[in-house]
Order: sequence, then structure tokens, then C-alpha cells
Amino acid sequence: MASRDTETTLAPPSTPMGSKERLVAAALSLFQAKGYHGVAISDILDATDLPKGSLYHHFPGGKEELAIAAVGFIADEVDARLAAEFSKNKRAGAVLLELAHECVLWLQRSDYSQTPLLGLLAASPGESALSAAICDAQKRWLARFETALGGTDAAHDKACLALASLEGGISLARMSRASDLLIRSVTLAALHINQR
Amino acid sequence: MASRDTETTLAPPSTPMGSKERLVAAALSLFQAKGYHGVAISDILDATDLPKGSLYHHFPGGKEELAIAAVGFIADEVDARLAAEFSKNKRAGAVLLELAHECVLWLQRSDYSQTPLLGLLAASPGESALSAAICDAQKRWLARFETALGGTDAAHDKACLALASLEGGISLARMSRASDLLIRSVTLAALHINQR
DNA sequence: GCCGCACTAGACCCAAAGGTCTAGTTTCTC
DNA sequence: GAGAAACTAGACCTTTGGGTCTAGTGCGGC
Repeated sequence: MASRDTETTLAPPSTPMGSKERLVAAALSLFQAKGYHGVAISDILDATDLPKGSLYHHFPGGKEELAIAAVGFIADEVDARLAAEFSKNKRAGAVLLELAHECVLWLQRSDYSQTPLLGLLAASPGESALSAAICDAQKRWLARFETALGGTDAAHDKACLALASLEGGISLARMSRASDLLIRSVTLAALHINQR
Repeated sequence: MASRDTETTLAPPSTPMGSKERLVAAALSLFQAKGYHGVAISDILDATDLPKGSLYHHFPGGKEELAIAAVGFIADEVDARLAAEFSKNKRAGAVLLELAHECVLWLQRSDYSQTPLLGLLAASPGESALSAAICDAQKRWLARFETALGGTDAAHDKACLALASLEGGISLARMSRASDLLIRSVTLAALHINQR
């Protein structure tokens, strides 16, 4: 799954290939903009110009299965990205800031309608497989930061702050349509994380 | 509106009086748990044991007007709370931590289904009056922290980090059903905020 | 050439969504 | 105690939701 080339953005592939990929890309983008319940199947169909039959062929589980696939996609995307950055021995704070800047671009490009990452998906049906997928994604990202920060208990704390300031900052920025709110919080968090 | 006595919790009033107040309380709680689109009018009606007529009598604007009222309620609540705490000359970090601990209680009491504050509401119809209400609430809270921190530019940054770590931390904690993630990020943020 | 498969196509279905409307009932006010 | 407001009650309507199903289409192997 996700046979991406060496792109570096968090965006869905610019030239979606098969209809399955197109469905995932459109679903991800819509879910990030309006949340799970805010997106109708027909919205996704409209965005992809695909008929219902295709969707239910590729995702017999319907909306939820598609959402899970979308979460899995972005989870892999970010995870791979983090792995790549950390493998260059960059400092955690720098990686965090870089990620934030990319999110800003992403926000601005979509006129603040889309929030990258998982924030909005959280309003998903409780106790479902989808929640589990989201939770899993977050755990993986958290783990990346944690190990990059040394794996100690303090590292765990810092990793939490990193992700929290990112997701929270995105939320702030999105609502106020002001990307500097994201940058401010993440910059400060990065500063703290890099200490010692 | 919100003729609350001297309670100190973020929770809706324990003894809701009129049906209008009950509607707002139930709506707030449901919206915080499942997001705007995740809640059906009938859910709110079920929760309050009120007929449709009552809802549309008090809120002719329907679901959105009710949501705006709910946002206004929590906005006032938190704002008043912040004002009270800061008037005692408490340090901003301490106030933030206190707030976080209350959120933890709130999360645990609702079995991690509810997120206090506005996080989930964000998945609201874009460009609506509701978004404006949410944005306004966030601005007010941000301003409280900012002035309490001295009103400087650095204070603004710190205020952003405070709110971001809170909202982001709640999101992390909720998804993983682990309140320590919230505490960890906020504690670290508070530490940084209190510096200098 | 034709069989089978992966996929497209979209009509169709039922339940639930948000909202309207008209009757009641209560509760003030005078 | 009469009349008007404020509020409750719930039947009803319309649209949209997610999902099913059957028919078709293109394309591979043999």
C-alpha cells in the first residue's frame, strides 16, 4: 500500500493512479477538513468522479473502511517522514519545526479548511476500529520522537509536548485562520525540547 | 445567560433549571463528545427528554444556533474561571496545570468520551457563525493568558503554547485513553511558561 | 474468439437527518 | 376568571445519509 515515490510533502500524491488511491486521497482530504461525520459518501464520490460501485468494490466495509485506509495512509506518510529526518541525526526540535512549517503551507494552500494530521478525525464513532487506527498512528509518531530524544522518561514527556503543541497549534491556527499561532507554539515547544 | 452560582467546575450545572439551559448543557456535552456533525437533534432531545417543539421554540435557528449557545456557554465558563484564577496572582503555569487536571477528571469521568473545551467542535461547517463563535472563545482565552503573562510579545508566544499544549494534550489523551499524556505535555509547557 | 475476472455504472432502498407546523397546555397578567 | 403570552407536544414533510444490487464494460489469459 502507498507505493509513493520520494516525495517529501504530506499531501496526497499529485498524480493519483488507480481509483482506489484516488478514493483514499480524496477521503483523507475531506475527512481532515470536515471530520468523519461531516463527510458524506457522495462528497467523496463527487471529488473523485467515481460511481458508488467502485467505492464499495474497493472498500466493502464502506465509509469506515475507507476512513481507516485514509488514516493508515497519513500515518505511514508522517511516520516515514519522521524516520527519514531522524536518521539524519537532526535534533528533534528542528524536525518538529519543519513539520510545523509544512503544516502551515498545507493550511494556507487550502484556505485553512484542511488540517493535516489527525486532529479532526478524532470525532469518530467511539470504540470503533477507526479510533484504534488513529490511536495507533499517534503512538507510532510519539514513539519516533521518544526514541529520537533518547528513550528516557524525560524524552517521553518531551515527545508528548511535541505532538500536543503540533496538534493543538494546528487547531488554534485553523480556527483563527492565523498560521503564526501554530508557529509560535511549536517554536517555543521546540526550544524546550532541544534543551539539554 | 448562564446564571451560574459559584461553582468551580467546567461541567454543566448539576441541577439544570429551565429547558433552555438543559438543552444547552446536553448539547455541549454531546458536541464535545462527538463533534458537530456527529450529534443528531434527536440525540439532544433524547438526552433532555424534551420534544422538538421546545428546542425550536428556544432556538429557532435550530442545530447551529444551539451549538453557538453551547460554545458561548463554555467560553464564558472558562473565561470567568481564568479571570478568577489570575486575579489571585497565580502564575500562569499553575493555572494552566490546574485547568489540565480538571480536564483529566472530566475525561476520566466520561470514560474518555468527552473532551472539554472546543477541540472537537472544530469540525463545524466552515465559514459559519459557529466557527466565528469558536474562534472568539479561543481569542478570549488566549488574551487572558497573554495579559497574565505580561502582554509582551513573548507573552503571546507563551499563551499560544499554553492553549496548544492543552488542546493538543487533550486530543492525545483522549485518543489513547491515557490522561498522563495530557499531564505530561502541559506540565512541560507550564514549566517553560513560568520561566523568567 | 471467448471465458473469467476486476472494475465501473448507477438505479434503487430504507432509515435517519433536520426542520415545519398545528394543536394543546401551562403560566403569567390584569 | 379571561386572555395572551410562553412553552410543550409530537405528527408530519423533505432531503440526504449509507448501503445493496444487478447489469454492464474492458481486458487479461488460453
